[in-house]
Amino acid sequence: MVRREKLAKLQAEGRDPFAMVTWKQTHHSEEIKRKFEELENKDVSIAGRVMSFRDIGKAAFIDLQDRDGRVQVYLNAEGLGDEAYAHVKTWDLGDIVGVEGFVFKTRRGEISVHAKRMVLLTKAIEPLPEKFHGLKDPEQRYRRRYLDMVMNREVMDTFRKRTQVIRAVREYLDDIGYIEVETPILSTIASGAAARPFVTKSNALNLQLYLRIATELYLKRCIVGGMERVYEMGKDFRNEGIDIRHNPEFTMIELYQAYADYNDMMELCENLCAYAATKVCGSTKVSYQGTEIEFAAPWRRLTMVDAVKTYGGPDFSIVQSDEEARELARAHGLEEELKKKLKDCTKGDILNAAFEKYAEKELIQPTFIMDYPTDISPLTKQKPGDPTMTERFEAFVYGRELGNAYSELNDPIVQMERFTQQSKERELGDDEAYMLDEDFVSSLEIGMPPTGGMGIGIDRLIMFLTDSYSIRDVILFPTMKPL
RNA sequence: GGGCCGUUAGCUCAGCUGGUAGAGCAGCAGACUCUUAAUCUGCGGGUCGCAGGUUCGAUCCCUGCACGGCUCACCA
Repeated sequence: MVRREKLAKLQAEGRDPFAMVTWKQTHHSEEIKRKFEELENKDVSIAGRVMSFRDIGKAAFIDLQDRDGRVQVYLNAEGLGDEAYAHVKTWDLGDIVGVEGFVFKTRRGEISVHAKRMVLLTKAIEPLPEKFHGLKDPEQRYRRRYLDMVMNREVMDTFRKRTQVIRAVREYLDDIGYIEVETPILSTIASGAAARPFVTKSNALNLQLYLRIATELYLKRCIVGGMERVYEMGKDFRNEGIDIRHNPEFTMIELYQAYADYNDMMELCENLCAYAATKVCGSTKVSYQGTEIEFAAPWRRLTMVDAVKTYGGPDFSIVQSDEEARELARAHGLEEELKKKLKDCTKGDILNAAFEKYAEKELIQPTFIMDYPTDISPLTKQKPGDPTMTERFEAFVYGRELGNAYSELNDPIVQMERFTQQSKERELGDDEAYMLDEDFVSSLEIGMPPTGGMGIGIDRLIMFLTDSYSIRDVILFPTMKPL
């Protein structure tokens, strides 16, 4: 282990790099290049990681990488002194160093810093991956994200954009009077969505607790309390499969607005996404996996029934009964799409299955699919005049669900009936049926104004705005099995 | 959970019909005062993911396991 020996030698000589505490960073790499005219021949003090070292004898060039990028450092014995120059030559790729010197342009025209003083700030005792091909192994990139960030700079860009997206969303909502809150992650009831929860235990209370799968029921309590416009952006946890667009812990925003309905939520959704796209990408047009996506409002609006018909499925508008719907399911080979046995399925279940089979994949440009069956929407207000359907929409982009919203059910009696129905589903073996939250129903008894609510998968929005193929590419440390 | 694929030096990858391994970069020693995947000379570096099996002999063929990728299922 050569590097450990070098470290020991440095320590023996009283120049332990791990004893360094601060370094004055007056400039960053890209700034020096951007402001060359004003900085030429001026002194700067920079710091970063040595990414390459081109030693040509009595002079050498270093590529120094900092937060923003890289800048070349030129060093020779005249600039540093013979002893210091010889010392710097013992440093390794990956070491973190501080450089003081003046800005100049090499004969080849590269803006560089001519070193007058160099200090080893931290020793890298393990070598970096190969300088040209970098770190490619996806497993190593996810497990050792720090190495991925050092070697693959586009990763850094993605995560900086992630922050910008989150900031843009907050900015937009704060500006129109929303209040950001924090609600419990640990709870005795995991409800508000159809998903299996993670289970944990409180020692103090000797109690089984769940990690939240949604923030919905707490945020609606805030509406009951009179906040009028409220949101929470944070992690939800769902104990489900892991794939290209699902991670067990993921970032969701849920927002609720009193005196609004799902039409208002559609406008908010399209405006919010367009705002974030403009802020982060400079345009409402975004290229995703080679396809141009236009986020500008208004987005296409289509009912679920019309979507199924449009994309080659059966016409559910003329279906009167569950039995008729089951006939259609048999005729169109939808049995495989259904989660339950066909005889237990309602018209709503079958419509949803037909939508997933025929329409979902086709919804590339941002589209609101409106009016979901009541059976699969237990927290949603029914459509006036049609109790089998609700005022709910989901937003689809590139065939993927981006958000879900509805006119919130605020009738406590009906809400209780819906929970009772969910409990029956649970008894039938559906362990993703909604858990009953009695205190939430109690809050509705106090009175929740008519309210529109929406949830948007923040990771997925970030995927679209950073052209990331997998959700793991927008989560710094995705869930992995231990080795 | 099913299917397909992958796992060889620190990294990126070769390795034929089975005969216990190679390259580039990185590292080490040296040369070089404008290089930028610097160049040139020389040198060192491996539990071939793990465990079994077949075979005179396994990185290679077979089985199981682990981890990962893609995909299907599942997933507001």
